[in-house]
Amino acid sequence: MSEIRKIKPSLSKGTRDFLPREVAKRNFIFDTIKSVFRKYGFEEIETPAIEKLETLTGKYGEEGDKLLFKILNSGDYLKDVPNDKFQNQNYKELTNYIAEKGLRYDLTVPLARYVVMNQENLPFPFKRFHIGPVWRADRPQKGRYQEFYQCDADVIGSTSLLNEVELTMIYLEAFEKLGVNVTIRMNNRKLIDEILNISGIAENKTAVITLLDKLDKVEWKGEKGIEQQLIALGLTQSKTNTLFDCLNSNNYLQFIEKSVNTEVAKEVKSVSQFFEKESRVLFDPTLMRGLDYYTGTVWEVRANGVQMGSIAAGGRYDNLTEMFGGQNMSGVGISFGIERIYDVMEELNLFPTTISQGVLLLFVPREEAVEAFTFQQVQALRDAGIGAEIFLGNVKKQKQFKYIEDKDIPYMVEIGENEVKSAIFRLKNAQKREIMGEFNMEQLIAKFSKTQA
RNA sequence: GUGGCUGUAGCUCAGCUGGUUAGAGUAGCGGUUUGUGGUUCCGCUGGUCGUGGGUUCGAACCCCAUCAGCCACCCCA
Repeated sequence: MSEIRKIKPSLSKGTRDFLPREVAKRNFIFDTIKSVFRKYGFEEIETPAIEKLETLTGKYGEEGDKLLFKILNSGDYLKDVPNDKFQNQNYKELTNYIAEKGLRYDLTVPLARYVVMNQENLPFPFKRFHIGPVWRADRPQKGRYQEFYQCDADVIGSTSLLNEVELTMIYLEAFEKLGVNVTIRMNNRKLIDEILNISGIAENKTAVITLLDKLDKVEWKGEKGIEQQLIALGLTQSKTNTLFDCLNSNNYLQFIEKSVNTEVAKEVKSVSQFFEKESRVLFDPTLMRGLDYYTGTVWEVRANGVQMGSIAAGGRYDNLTEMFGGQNMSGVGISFGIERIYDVMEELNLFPTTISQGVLLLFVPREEAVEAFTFQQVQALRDAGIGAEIFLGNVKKQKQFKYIEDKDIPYMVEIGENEVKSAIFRLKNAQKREIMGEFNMEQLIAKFSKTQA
């Protein structure tokens, strides 16, 4: 260290520190979702945060490329740049010379790379889940960060639509376990294409879909506003009428069977039949997610009772592994929006009151003379597999109780001279502020062995 | 990337049309008191008013830039 300057500590834009309490809550969400993934046969993988830029660029469209974090080459990163590249001042071209690595933008493109590279060693269909941070140079907003976690489960190499059913079940089960009341909307990209065909719309398809995607946005003034935009785009009134008739048909599924190409109808029906009596799963023709990416089923999950966008989403994509020269394998996957799920659970007060962090008891020595004895008691509990801690801080009662509350420790035992003599301990429920009774060590171990298990 | 709002103690906020030494609550630290105790009271610490420039005799306050947060758009695998 050549020079030590005092710098005001601050974080890079769109990143956060997490307090122990927050990490515990986040882990509660992760662990809950993981347990469901595992139950359905998904295995966890990891990939590097850093990928070669060539792996990442061009996969996310032009917008996505702009949001990629690029890593400057090490050493003299200017030495191989031809002079004319400076003069042109074309930043995209210059990037090729000064950066060859980047931070991953999502977990799906790395998955495609992973599958192509490791296919000889993977079981197929490959069912994996992956939880980890990804980075986007987006402008931050509430619930939108530059570093955030994704939590994905995907099936690669199976076209069976039972995968769709399974993944929907995972959504239902995971959100049920988390206590979040959700509505899952599903649609199929092929259906959108069919509806456009029926309406006689052959041109500007993406533009039309993009507009339809904004149906629920206030700024676009709903159906009326969108209709005007569509006509401005060159559509005839009769075409837009047919289009909205399709989208608004009372019995959507019945409509599919009657009007749409039987192949597509069969496909949708084969999934929807499993959820006929499930009110949390809706088929919604206006769901238009992942325009130039998804090729079949799409999901979008919203939490009921809160003002918040989608908290989870997914879909089927047919062409991803092709980009890495692998044989084409269909993939289908779902993703949980952890940051938003956290916010929803916080807002609705859905986290368990005490999220166990392992320690059940806090032993507080009343004076230095009894610390060694206290430590022995704590150690005896630990030897029995029970999480316990000795408090070695400020002797003020206030500080002790603050500590126990901050760390959500459920029980406390205070050790004084009396306890050293008698080896009988008064157990106190720290939350309820009640004395639970007196126990010797053997009884304490018996009591908490059960609780812990 | 475009447009807008905001930034004062760790946190929540006062601070008058520009006026001298920037306040409170809470948290932190120390003490006091209280029946094995989470109470009471007292004191102390803590601020380059986001940062840098400008206008002015004088700036937390006005102007410009910049950083960060938030909101809308774009986008969101």
